[in-house]
Amino acid sequence: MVSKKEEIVTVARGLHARHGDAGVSMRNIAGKLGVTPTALYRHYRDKEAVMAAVVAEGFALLVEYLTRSSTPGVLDFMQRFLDFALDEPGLYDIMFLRARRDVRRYPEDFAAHRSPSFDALRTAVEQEMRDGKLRRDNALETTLTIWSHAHGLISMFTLGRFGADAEAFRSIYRSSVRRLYRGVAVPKKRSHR
Amino acid sequence: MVSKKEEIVTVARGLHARHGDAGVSMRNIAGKLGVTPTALYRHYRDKEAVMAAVVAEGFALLVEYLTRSSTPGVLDFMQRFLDFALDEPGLYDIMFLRARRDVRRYPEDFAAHRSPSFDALRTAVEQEMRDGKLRRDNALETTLTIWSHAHGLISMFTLGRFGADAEAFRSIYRSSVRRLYRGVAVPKKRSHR
DNA sequence: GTTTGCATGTTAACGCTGTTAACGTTAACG
DNA sequence: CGTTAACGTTAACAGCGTTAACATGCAAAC
Repeated sequence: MVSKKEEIVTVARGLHARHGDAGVSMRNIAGKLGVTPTALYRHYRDKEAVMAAVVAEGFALLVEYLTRSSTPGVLDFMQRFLDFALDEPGLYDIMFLRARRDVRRYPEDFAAHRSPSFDALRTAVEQEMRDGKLRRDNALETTLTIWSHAHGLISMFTLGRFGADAEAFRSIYRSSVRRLYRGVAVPKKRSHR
Repeated sequence: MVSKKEEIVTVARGLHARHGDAGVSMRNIAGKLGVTPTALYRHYRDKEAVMAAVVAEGFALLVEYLTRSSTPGVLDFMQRFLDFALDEPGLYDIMFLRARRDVRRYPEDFAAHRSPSFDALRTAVEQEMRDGKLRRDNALETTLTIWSHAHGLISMFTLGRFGADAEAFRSIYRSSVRRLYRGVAVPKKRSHR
């Protein structure tokens, strides 16, 4: 037996999954639940509170995606992150493309490990720095750079800037990540060592 | 003497500049013009058409920003792009953070030089590849990588993920761009040459 | 066993949104 | 002088989030 609150976010998630867009209203949710819109306000303060609950579920799912890898390398995480975005465009939209009142802020919240998803990537980054795969650098900032690049591409895709061909986009994404790895500049001669 | 159509987009831009957000309605625009909302429909098919006109003005302004540099290097363009985003968060929002019906699509439209702003950056990229500053690589894709990274960061900022301190963000942005330049991976030994 | 109280719902309404249909006014032109 | 186009109006509809006031049923308390 699930609580009413959970039922509401489940329905809200479902509606979002469909027409990804903002086309999910209190009246929609209530309708699907066979209830009048105002009943929802017994359980959530306002619409944004419902969305916050959906976002929380979204992040839980994202973490599940990210930790699904047996080999949790950074490149693997990038792949899983893309999988999540393509599987759940509606969720991605409200999680990363809309202003909310409870967003985690860089750097405080991320430095303090208040974002499990960011932390998963960051841990992998730190590991690969130790392993000599990634340059030794500020791990927090490096994670941000990697995440931003991925988010930039993905958000452009979900806004329709790459057409609808997800496979084509996957390939663009992969090669762009590789480019970030290697850098766009011509490497300077290494002085010594 | 400006046309009614121009007056409308000017007012719409102004409203957007204020509370950046979606808080610009047909009724707002009409009110500022001293006219009833329905009058706007003489000049534009619907709200999205008004927005499209605002977006067009936005891109013109962006190109102006980008070409304001005396030394149109890639790093310079990144700087100007950030300036534009910080000066015009409302414009940035509707230009890059919302789905529209007339978006340029990658790669077709960009390969065909239908985006003056993208092209400005791309030209700089090509130049720096010739100058031996950037790696010789696919210029279109490289430009996309660079743009995506910048857009990812900026969109996070405009959605409040970095607090409100623009100066702090500027510094994060700059160092992240540098990281993209140099690459995050440990460079492989160059085989010869 | 009645009563109290809480959880949960409803109806009616307010003010906001984009948008339409139908109707009016004004100026220009042949 | 009559026609036409440009421009604007009023009234209305359907949708939105949200509030206030009112109902109901069930569980615990006296």
